[in-house]
Amino acid sequence: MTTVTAQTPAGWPATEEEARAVQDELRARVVLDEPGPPPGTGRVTGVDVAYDDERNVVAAAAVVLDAATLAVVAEATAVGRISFPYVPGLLAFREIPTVLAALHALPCPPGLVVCDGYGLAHPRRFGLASHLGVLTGLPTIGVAKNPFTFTHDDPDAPRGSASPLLAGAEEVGRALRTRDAVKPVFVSVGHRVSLDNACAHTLALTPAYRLPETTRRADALCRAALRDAVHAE
DNA sequence: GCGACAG
DNA sequence: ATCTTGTCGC
Repeated sequence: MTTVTAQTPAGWPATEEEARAVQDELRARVVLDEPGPPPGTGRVTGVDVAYDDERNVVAAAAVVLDAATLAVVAEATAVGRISFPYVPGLLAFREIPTVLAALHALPCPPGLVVCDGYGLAHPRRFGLASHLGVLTGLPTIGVAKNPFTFTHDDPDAPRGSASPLLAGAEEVGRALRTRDAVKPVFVSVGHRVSLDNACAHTLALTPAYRLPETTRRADALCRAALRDAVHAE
């Protein structure tokens, strides 16, 4: 497994104002008219990030799974310094530098990338998953654990049930039940994937737990990488 | 103006 | 995100 050091890119936004301007600039590049790869084929990659704000250390992980078997095909991690504070709506600026480094360290193409958070379901319709998609050109989706600022009706109890995630009257994503009678996850399109297909992928990635195997694997790996990095410091 | 707010 | 023990249930 590869571990690399992540650098904050030159010109990375330093203020909320600059970051919002970047989002307004880049969101025009999101591609929404492609269905994306068929679920259960090729590869699916989970990315996640863990932080030690106290020590200013961040670790990201990218875990590539075979979409048909959900077996781990490849893994990579990246460690760096925190490049942006957490600000609702600006999560991408905190997570992306380290995530990009981990993705670049992979020995194979990632296929579809599954992010922890949102894509189009975002105040300016340009969340983490869309941002990462635009920067990499890869198909991306976002699977979040809570509804952020959006509203939704509770989906029916059976796994697979869904209800629209709404910003006013606009459907920006879906509340999707991945386990019978368990709190749903919140799926949104990132880049180059349809919402229906994003939900189908999410269901294919949740044979046993509420959260996709991609995020579970990436979460465990970035936490371990953070522990190692803090331990070595 | 105040509160809420992905991770 | 992260801080944190035991505990109820399959």
